[in-house]
Amino acid sequence: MAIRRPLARSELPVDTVSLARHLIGKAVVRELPEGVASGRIVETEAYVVGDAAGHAYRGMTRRNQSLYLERGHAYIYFAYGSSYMLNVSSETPGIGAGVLIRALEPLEGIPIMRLNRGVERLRDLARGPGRLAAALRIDRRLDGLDLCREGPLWLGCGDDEPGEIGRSIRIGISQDANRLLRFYLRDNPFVSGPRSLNE
DNA sequence: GTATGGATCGGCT
DNA sequence: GCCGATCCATACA
Repeated sequence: MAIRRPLARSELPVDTVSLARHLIGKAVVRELPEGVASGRIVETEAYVVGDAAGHAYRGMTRRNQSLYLERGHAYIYFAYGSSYMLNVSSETPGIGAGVLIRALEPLEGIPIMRLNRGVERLRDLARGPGRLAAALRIDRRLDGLDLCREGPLWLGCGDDEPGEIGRSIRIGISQDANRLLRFYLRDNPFVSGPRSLNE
């Protein structure tokens, strides 16, 4: 899988839902002092314009301002007192929307991820948004970063034909909970969530 | 200033 | 499957 090239911004759909689907099979690449760690995106969720579950629903604040950047920038926040979440901004500049990256299939730097997570099991290294952020040592310092150019964190080309993509409701939200805005790779063991959502 | 409730995880049953 | 930990951004007084 040729990941050693950043995704060009022009390749990214402007529309949030299209972007969430498009990112399945692409790669997240993290450059660390001790080496490169990367993974293939197997699960995403769209947080669209006017979405009551979206962090931009009530307008721009200091926390969520990265959601308003041109598509392809990182929005990173801290949730539940324990986990960082990685999002990719979508839509045109000034519009607050994005795509949550929910799970990765580890590709490169698996020993680095094991150290960052303190867990051996390959399947558990980046299955879940908090876990993948920990595996790649992602925190608020990377918030606002352009993911379409090489640097500490970027989006790489992955598969054009990743496999069959499923669609379901999103996980762990209460507002606007019934919309089918979650995308995942069918039959991939690195996808998070209950079996009932992954058929 | 205080209250509140998460886009979760890991451990236990 | 259930529950507690943990902390910060936000909302409101």
